[in-house]
Amino acid sequence: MSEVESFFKSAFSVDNVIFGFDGSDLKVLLIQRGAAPFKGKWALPGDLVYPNEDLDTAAERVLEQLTGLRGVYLEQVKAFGAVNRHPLGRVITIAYYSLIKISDYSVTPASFAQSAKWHSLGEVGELAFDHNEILDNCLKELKHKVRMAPIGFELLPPKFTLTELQQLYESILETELDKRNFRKKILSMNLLQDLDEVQEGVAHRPAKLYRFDRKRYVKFVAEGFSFDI
Amino acid sequence: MSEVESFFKSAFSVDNVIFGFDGSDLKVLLIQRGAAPFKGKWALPGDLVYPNEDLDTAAERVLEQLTGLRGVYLEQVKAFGAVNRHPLGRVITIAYYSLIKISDYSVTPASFAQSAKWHSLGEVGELAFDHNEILDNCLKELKHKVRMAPIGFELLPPKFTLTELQQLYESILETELDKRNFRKKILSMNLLQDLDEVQEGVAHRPAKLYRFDRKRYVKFVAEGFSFDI
DNA sequence: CGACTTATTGTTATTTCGACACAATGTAAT
DNA sequence: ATTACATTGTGTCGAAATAACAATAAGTCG
Repeated sequence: MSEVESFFKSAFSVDNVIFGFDGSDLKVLLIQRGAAPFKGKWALPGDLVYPNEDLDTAAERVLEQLTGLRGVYLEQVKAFGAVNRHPLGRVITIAYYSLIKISDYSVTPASFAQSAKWHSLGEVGELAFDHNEILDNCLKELKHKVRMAPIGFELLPPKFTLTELQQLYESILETELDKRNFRKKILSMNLLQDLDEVQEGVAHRPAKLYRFDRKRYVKFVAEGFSFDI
Repeated sequence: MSEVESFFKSAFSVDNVIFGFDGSDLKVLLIQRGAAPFKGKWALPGDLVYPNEDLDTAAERVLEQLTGLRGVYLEQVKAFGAVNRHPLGRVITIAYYSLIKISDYSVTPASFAQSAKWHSLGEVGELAFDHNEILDNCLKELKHKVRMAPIGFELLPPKFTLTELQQLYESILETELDKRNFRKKILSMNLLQDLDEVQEGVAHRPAKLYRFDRKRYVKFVAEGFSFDI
């Protein structure tokens, strides 16, 4: 049995759906595979898990190698383990998704030879392996989670306007929201800190800037408050 | 490298949290381990995944070998992959939970030497491996899911009373519900079929029996209805 | 200064939610 | 037959959340 055959007899990997938001579209970061199988195809960034590495650690490593970012929001979704999902052998993969600020992402990661590119969700074609299925599952999970926990802020810069926040939610949920009702609801949660600053360089009335108050959120949760949009 | 060492170099398993309901308590089916490691300790039923076996299939197999049941509700929760979670080597496990009717469960499964026993959730002590953590995660997922989808019926016999249904929800959610409000809400969904039968053999006014109408539920979902308690 | 663009704000009708108590229907015992 | 007992089954009302809806304010640009 060759080295490769032996390794692939039973292996596990992590795959990471990295979401970003460019102000109007929800995007996902994909890499173009440089080697077989599926050479040339777009795929989710992922890697085999090292023998002495926790699953979560492996997911963080993949993310950091590709984006240079550490400490960002990252969550496991589920495992995919169909027998024939990997053409070279039995590999189950654990899917994660993470939320990053596109502005923090450096375009030229040194450690990956593959080209990486942001794709709008509508423009994602056929991916390698079962990655379309993984992406669908992660997106579904994101849609759900973003309504139950204040994770949307992970996709925005530290200072943002209410309109930007609303556009983010509209992109993720793929629905239109009423402006007045949205603002009422968000502001009534008392999770946003009014920075007494306004946008600059816009050709119209500048909007006020807010910041998500994480400390206050933690305190509210301890008191029984639950986020719900 | 011995056979065992080689196998455990990298393996994956499934573990199954099997929930049941005895009319007043939510229970979980545990086995007592007959071999090292953790010999004698209570544990979740689980097994290594065969090389040519899908994850879901493996979970179904574990469930059937222990209970004799097929085609019951079963759902993956997540993977657990801490490096040292298994003392003999690197084994990640995929956790599932399933819902069965205790009355369908045959007490003496042939294929498992270990003794299996229903445990009330309050009486679960320290389990083998990281199984307490897995159980906690599955229970949390069940609590969440049972409010979003009509899966509670999987734990009840085909014919049940509204009081039984309410007690089930109270057990799972660990909270008391108002009788009138609960009945109003459940009945307004039009998912229960009034069987025009009543309980027999009870020493008081017998309650009407209902059945969950799965076909109607599927139809309603197609029309945009969403279950919510 | 006028045209333009986006930000900001409040009211009302409708629906949902939560609290709450008593009469009806059966069995069991005398 | 009557009574005690246990559990089922039902309606209202106030509070709170939700959804629909449009006009004015604050900037920039030419």
